[in-house]
Amino acid sequence: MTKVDRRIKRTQRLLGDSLIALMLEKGYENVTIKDITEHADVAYVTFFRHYKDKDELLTARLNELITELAERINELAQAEIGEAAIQIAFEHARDNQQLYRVLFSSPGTVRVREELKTIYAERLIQTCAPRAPEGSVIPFEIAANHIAAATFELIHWWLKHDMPYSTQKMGRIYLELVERATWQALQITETEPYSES
Amino acid sequence: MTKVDRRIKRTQRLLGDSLIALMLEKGYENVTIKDITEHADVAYVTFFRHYKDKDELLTARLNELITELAERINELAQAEIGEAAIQIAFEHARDNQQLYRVLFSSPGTVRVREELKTIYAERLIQTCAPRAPEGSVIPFEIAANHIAAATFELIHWWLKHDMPYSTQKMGRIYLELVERATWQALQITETEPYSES
DNA sequence: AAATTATGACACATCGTATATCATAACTCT
DNA sequence: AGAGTTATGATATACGATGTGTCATAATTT
Repeated sequence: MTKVDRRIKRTQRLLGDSLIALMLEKGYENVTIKDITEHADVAYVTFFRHYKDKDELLTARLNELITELAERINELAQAEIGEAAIQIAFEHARDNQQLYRVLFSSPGTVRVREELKTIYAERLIQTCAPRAPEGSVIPFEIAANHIAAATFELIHWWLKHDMPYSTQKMGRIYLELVERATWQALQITETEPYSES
Repeated sequence: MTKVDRRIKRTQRLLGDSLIALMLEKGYENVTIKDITEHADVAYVTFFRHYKDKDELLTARLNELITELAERINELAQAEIGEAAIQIAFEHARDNQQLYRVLFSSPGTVRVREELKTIYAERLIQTCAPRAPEGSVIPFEIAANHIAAATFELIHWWLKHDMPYSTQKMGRIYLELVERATWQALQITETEPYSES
């Protein structure tokens, strides 16, 4: 294990912090490398000595946050899925509002979001699939993906509309619209008759 | 109703077709305006006489695609084939597979996707909101957004996994997981007791 | 046939990305 | 503490993409 040069750590930290700060300020796409290096008070050329492009810096800088979020998701999936857990998620989104906003709205972060969604869905499959009913019309993989996507979407909608409802209310909505609705849909088997409401 | 100049229609068609062709070839982000105009055999400046940027062209072209989809649904509905509208959507996705894939996976198309989702949600609000029950726990705006997002997500999942189920099966899944599930969740009112499954 | 207008060709400005070189300062290692 | 190593800053430069302006010409409309 080779020791990392102090200057390298310093530069990379400055660049990473600057990207985050500028993203919150003007959005990922609108941040230029020149912006980053100026904000970090580092020579323009230095950027390319560390990263190939903006995406590489974002990924590197976001890795720790992804881990934190993954842990949070892990908690949520492992916990007996209930009101408390999902409310914590909304609270977390509210507390890290700006960052969540950027992550949801910046095109450049799509890959990261997809990754998170997949991780969430896979955890759901591992923890909940055994309890799912046999012979459902809906493959559990689809249901898990649906839940993961719908959850993110709900948080996204909430932030996009400036949090018009309380975290309690959103937790309730999540329970009914996403969790309970999906679970009930899973109960439907091939042989079960389909009747209109 | 003013008549549209033939040259305008010709140019816009050429530009739109070129963008689609190049997207499928190298991905949306990697297509330059110069690429488009060269492929269309049109002067570079002409692009800006019609569109502000790439996004605007893509949106315009996708609107045509949606119109086409809507027409197909109308035709088949009139022909009384008894095929659910959603199934036609899955068939449309299958037939225009490459385009849908690019649309779903290219980071650059996020804004356009968001726009499409909003349009879909708003349409749902206009057409279905009057029939929604009073005093639901779930605001109809959220339900509409949920349906729109979940529908896109379902198609996305299906294409991403190389269409492992038939369009009939996917239509059924959509009906249960998205439409029926959401509608039933909307029935829940504040006063209604909440019981665990 | 005349008026209108979309287009092509060319020039040009601006901006962001990316690389090369070299002196200097900061750091590591012994 | 000193010698060797290496990251950085400054500068120059090339390149590609976006975007605007002008004017003659060709296509279209009325």
